[in-house]
Amino acid sequence: MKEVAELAGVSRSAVSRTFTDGASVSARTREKVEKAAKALGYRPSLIARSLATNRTKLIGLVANNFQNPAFLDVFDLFTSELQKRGFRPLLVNLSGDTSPKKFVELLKQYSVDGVIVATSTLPTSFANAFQTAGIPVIHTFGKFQANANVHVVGIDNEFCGSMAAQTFAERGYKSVALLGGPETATSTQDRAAGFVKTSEQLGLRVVKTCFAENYTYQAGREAMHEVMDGEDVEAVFCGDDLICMGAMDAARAAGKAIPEDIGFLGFNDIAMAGWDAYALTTIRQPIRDIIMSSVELVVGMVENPARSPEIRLFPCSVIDRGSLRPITGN
Amino acid sequence: MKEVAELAGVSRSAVSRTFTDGASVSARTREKVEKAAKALGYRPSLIARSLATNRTKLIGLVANNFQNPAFLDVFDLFTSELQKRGFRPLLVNLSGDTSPKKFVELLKQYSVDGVIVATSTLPTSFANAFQTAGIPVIHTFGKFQANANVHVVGIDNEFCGSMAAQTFAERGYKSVALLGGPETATSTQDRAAGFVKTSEQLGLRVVKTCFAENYTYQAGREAMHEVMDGEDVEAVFCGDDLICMGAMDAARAAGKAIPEDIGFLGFNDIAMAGWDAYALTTIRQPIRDIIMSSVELVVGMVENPARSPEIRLFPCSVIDRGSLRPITGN
DNA sequence: AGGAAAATTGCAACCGGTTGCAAAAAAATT
DNA sequence: AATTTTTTTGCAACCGGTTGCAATTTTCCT
Repeated sequence: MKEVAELAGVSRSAVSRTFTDGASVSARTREKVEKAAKALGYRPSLIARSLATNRTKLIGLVANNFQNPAFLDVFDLFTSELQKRGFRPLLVNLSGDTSPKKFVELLKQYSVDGVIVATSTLPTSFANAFQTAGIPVIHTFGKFQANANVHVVGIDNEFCGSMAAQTFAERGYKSVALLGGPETATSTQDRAAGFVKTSEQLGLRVVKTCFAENYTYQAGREAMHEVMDGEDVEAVFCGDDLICMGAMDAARAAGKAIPEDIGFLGFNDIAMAGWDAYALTTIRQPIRDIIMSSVELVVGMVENPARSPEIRLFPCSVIDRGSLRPITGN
Repeated sequence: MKEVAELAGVSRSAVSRTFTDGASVSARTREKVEKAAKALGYRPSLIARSLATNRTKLIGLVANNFQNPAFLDVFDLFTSELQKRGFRPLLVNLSGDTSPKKFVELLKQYSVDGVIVATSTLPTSFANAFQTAGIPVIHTFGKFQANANVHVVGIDNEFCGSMAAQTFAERGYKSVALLGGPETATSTQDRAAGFVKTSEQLGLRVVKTCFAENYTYQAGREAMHEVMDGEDVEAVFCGDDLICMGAMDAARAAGKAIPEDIGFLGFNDIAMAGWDAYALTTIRQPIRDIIMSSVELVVGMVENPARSPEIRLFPCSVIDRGSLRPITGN
């Protein structure tokens, strides 16, 4: 930097200012500095800038579900959106270890400007910990609460559960089952609640309620055995497409035809749901919107940390493929 | 830091030294400092440290294939392995824009300690650009060359192509086709070369050679129409599982049974290859080994940048499921 | 042209650590 | 006990930028 300043015949401040937007520099000075900078191949060091400004342009993404294809979209969008805005993503892989303390410390040491906690399988206290530590945080896919003290971007899981019941009712199903994701996830609980409640209202019998151990094909497959073990069910609402596909294969392996003998309704609408071999009817969660909104929000918070906690919910919709029978005329 | 020093009754150097391992501090001083630090909730700022040491403990991961499930493993392992070693991952999403200049600048500004370029769809010059810029770089999934001047970790694509031909020959296939990934990818070219060469040697006829536009189900599906358009083929070697699954569904839609009417051999062994609906026989690329090795190598380079370029290749193996007919006695 | 207002510039302090060097203290040796 | 060797410690400079403030220059008015 000093060299650039000398070559351009100006002070270091001038150099700094040409590379800081919004700073006051005359056109002539800027030109001189830019020429000198180019000649010397100079770029300001973001590290040094961070130290001085106390801003790093780094946003942490905390996730614990690295094996679900749904997260491909998350990673893709998160990185490209941040990039577009001049920020950078710092990934934190939470698999296994979920004590907030350690990670709060970590992200604090790296002085990230903000954090997106993208998970529905962790207690809300996890995201809150960042808040308490003074780090702007968005809880994406999180549980929203009226007395929120943290930004939440996601969907109304309870309503989605209702939607599933509604979908079943429209197609004339009478006895149905729930095959949720991990039971401890708030999203699972909320969806289950909505599903059961609305099923009752619509006169559906929820014959069975099971939960897969995690969001995997294998877990879905195994849990499906439990569903099939007992009274017959006409349709199953799954907590995740991956789980659903495992369940479908378990059903097929048991000789059942889809949707003739048993129907399936998934959740998320991952790419594979559209594949011929599954043609899964599923509730689509607008992941793109959710991530874009989260990024926008976290960047907004960096600029104005005092912004009061906001809840942003996006609508889900049923994507009709072939794993449920068609809507009955009634 | 100053406060901690005062509270502990020592100099700032002493504080710095207690938090730098390998530094010379007496047990008494360390204790005093640690007590004071705890009382004040102090942690050294990594930013400031980076500025002083010129080391950031940040490793860049440059990728351009965020939609392939194979990359879930990459992200998972990359982040968790780095984490384990006290480094942090900085993701760079290359989708679309592939001019090296910009990204070299970017990573230089962030002063990453090293970069892993994980892609086979970019020219080797891309990875080299980092090298020239003085940034330690590993080209993962890259093309290896005898006169390498950059570290490469991956597989022997040409040999894998041969392996595919071998696999077809063992099962008595006579006329086969190649349905590769994007034609410009070095991995595609190498696999094609190996496949064609060994096919000839073994007396197989390569009836058709096509390339999918990108690594997606849809592209595979479309490209398969081209393969089926013309002389009959008994088996298809696909450049990627995703492409292969699309191709399989196109074949099924055309009324062909797998493996009775047509056989498929995939590449990568992604999770979905094991799903009942596809039961794909595929060549497994040991992604875990490749990533772990890349991480180890890049961290090694940070410690000793002069390390001379190394090529690390891992063996692939055929995972036999149900999309090819069984090995003939012969 | 002269003066006021606005824009630009440089100075110097600061962000929060690290580290070479020399002095001081502790340990080892004779 | 005196001397030498080793270990610990603090000083002060440095990493590479930013920024409040006052001085200077430019622009605008009358």
